[in-house]
Amino acid sequence: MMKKELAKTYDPHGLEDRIYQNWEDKGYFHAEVDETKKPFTIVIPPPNVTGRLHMGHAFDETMQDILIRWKRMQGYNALWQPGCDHASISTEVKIIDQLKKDGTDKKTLGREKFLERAWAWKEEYGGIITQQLKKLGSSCDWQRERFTMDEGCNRAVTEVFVRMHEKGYIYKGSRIVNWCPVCKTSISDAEVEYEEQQGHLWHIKYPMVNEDGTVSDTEFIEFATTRPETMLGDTAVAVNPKDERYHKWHGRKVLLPIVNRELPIVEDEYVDMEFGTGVVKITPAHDPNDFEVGKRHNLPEVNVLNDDATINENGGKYAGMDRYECRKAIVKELEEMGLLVRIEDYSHNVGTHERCHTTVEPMIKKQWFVRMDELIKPAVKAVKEGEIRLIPQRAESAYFNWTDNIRDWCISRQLWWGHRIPAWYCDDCGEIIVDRQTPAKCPKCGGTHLHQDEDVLDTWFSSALWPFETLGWPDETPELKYFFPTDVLVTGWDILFFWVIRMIFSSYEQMGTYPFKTVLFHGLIRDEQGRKFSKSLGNGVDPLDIIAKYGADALRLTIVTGNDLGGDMRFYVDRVENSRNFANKIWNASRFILMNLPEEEDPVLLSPELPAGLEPVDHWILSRCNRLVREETANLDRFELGIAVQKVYDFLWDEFCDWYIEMVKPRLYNTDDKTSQTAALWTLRTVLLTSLKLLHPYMPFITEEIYMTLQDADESIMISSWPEFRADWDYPQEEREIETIKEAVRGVRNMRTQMNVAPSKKAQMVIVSDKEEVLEIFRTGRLFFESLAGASESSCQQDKAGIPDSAVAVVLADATIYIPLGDLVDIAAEKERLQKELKRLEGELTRSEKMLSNEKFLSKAPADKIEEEKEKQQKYRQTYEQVKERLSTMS
RNA sequence: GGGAGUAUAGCUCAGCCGGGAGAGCGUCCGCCUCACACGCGGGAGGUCAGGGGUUCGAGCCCCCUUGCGCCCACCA
Repeated sequence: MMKKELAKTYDPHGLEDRIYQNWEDKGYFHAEVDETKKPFTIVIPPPNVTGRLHMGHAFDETMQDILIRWKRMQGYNALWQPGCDHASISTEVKIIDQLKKDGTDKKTLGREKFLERAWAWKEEYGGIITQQLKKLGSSCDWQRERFTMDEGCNRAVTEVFVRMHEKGYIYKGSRIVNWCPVCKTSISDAEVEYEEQQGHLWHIKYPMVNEDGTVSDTEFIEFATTRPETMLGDTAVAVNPKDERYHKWHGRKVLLPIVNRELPIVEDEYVDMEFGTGVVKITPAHDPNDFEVGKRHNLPEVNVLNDDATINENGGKYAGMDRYECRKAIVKELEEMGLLVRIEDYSHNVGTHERCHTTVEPMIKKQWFVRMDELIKPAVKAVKEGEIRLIPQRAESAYFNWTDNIRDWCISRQLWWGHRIPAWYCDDCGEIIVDRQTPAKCPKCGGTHLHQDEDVLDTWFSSALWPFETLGWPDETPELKYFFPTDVLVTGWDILFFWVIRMIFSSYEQMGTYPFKTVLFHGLIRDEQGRKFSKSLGNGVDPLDIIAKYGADALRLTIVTGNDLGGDMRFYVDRVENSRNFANKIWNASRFILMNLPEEEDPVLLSPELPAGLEPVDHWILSRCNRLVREETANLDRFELGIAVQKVYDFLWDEFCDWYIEMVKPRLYNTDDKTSQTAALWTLRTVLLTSLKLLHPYMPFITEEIYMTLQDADESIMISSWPEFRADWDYPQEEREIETIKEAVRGVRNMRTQMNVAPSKKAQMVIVSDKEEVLEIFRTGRLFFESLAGASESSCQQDKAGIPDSAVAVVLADATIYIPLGDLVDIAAEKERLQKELKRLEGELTRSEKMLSNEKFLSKAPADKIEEEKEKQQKYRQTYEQVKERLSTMS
């Protein structure tokens, strides 16, 4: 093998792009249907086509890439299906902004020109986010990249719409919807965000109408409202049928002031008798509850608002006025009429549009809806019966809360950018035709004057089809058959209702099966103070800046480390620096190994077989590494990415670098024993390669670079095989032995610091133990023990013969290391040190004795626990006795 | 109003099945030891929010209280 060199510090610049390009060129990301392999599929939550990568994406994509790389290495035919979303409303809003800057608007431009503009915009900004995803290292199959408005997806959307319409799941109806007066479109319930707002509660009274039709000036019905301007659309007042206070007025009417409309008093259970006066004014056209009440009592619906939330012609003299100005004016007029009782400060939740935060206006509109009652049933069943697993499991309560209270989904939007609804209206007879193609004539009357519905579909209507439309549906492609259903969906909590649930029922309805087996939710990335990243706070961190400065590996490691399932994560640069330092650490460990490889190629080093000359310390690290393989895989199986990577991190830094490398140095430098040297090198190389593989899903670039350099072969780590637990690498005995030496080294180091011995000062050490096997461990590990403990030389003996009183003693359970440090030893300090140790051991012994003399513990605790405790106690006792003895000999 | 969380070192967070409190950063001490100062070695620092209970034994299980955000909800 060729001896190569690495730079002194790891520099990700340039290297990452080069490696990524190579992966792409080799086609490693591409997955073809292959019946001999098992598929593993993830579909990307499609980012907005004109969007830019933010931390949320980085979190999301990193988790997916880890899973996909891991499964690919495990031998699965791994497909990570990429693509983008047209993001109907948010893209349209951006284009409208741009038009505004150009001094024009949607209306002036017209639909056709507007769409041209939108597509141009998409072309201009469309590639950016995918380029950015590549910077992160995402191993998506770019050859299969899709777009929610590409030809295939358009067909899928039309097909689903037509089928669901045929089945009666999609209908057009006049119902109360959430209306955004700024975006001038209807929105779904999921798009309404409730915000706490300070407002007022206006207590108002309407006069009763007397039996003879005159208006009473003594009898009034009083109630409270947060929205006085809606009184223009009042068509009743309601009381609870059980409310005896109002029985006397049964059958009477009240007069709606200003408008002078006579309103019936209706009785409805919906009214809460406890609240206020127990009377509610009913405005069926502008309140969802009132709408229901209106339906139950056949009340007229009087719409008083225009689409921009100004008052319409039904508002009489208020027509044309803004809704809030009208509110003021009406309150003023009521006050002048003496009908305003009082004004109370009131804080309440107001529905706003999650895009623009405008207060939404409930309005009755003719819209397209998806009937949810039947569709939602299989989606509920899937999660209840565990066919779809939500991780973490607590997501289920949110899931069921939504499904239990689901209402029909309003899918039409008064926008232009999106999938236009495949419905046509016959101008001659009014027939509605829903079809896959533009109909030539009306099937009912034969008329040819048809016009298509102006509206487009909710963005989420097409995203709901994403897992199968991207694989070719509605065509029965081999890909669809092979890769669907997908395996894991990784996404944030925020789109559980928007997207996850809708994919589940859409897939079940169209495909007869669920779209994925597991949904892995993650939290939000927050700033160092725990705040959300937001434009208005200006606290956003651009993942690309982080990548430019520290490399994608460091960013990825930071994002995934120390994050519990589904939890939020705080992001700060110190953590990235730590990740970068870790990258540099393994870089240098690899550099060290490379430096020590022989000039000439040695087949023993490259062989997978265990070489001759392995020592217990080699067995120890192999065994530790082997254990890591098992734990790592087990944690990935549970999707505990944070825990899994932490284990590799700890292993590599602590056990491999800080212990093993230091332990084998003397053997590497001793050219006399070639066999031992080669065995050490073999172990170094093998363990490093194995752990690099375990690390690769998290830090793909650096692991690839080192792997390639170390292998001197053209085989990428990303297509290498995932390590498996091997029985022949299991050495529990050696693990214990090396632990003994580590304990000894730690003890000596500790003592040296406490005694203030200069690090460079070497000392003679005598290991005393009455156990021959213990001495043997130290004899075998003599070289590295001496090196790590700072011994000039060491010797082993069974008794204390020849050891001076002035020696310092490091007392272990079954051995004592004596260090005659000559005049450096301060006897008083040594005594004090040992007495402290004695006190600690006394404490441990008391605890242990208490436990072991407890009859209930002995009868109830599991046998291995008791055994373990007994061993511990014995160890404490031994150490205790020896420390005591040592103290007594120090006159 | 309902639901599900969370509270552990100065900071950010781990802690699987109940059995001797952990990491990173920060801090203190000593080291530029021929892979790495983006480093090495050693240390200090915690009533595991508070109270009660179950248990031989509780950071972990049960109940109550308090703090903090989160999701859902039509109380006019």
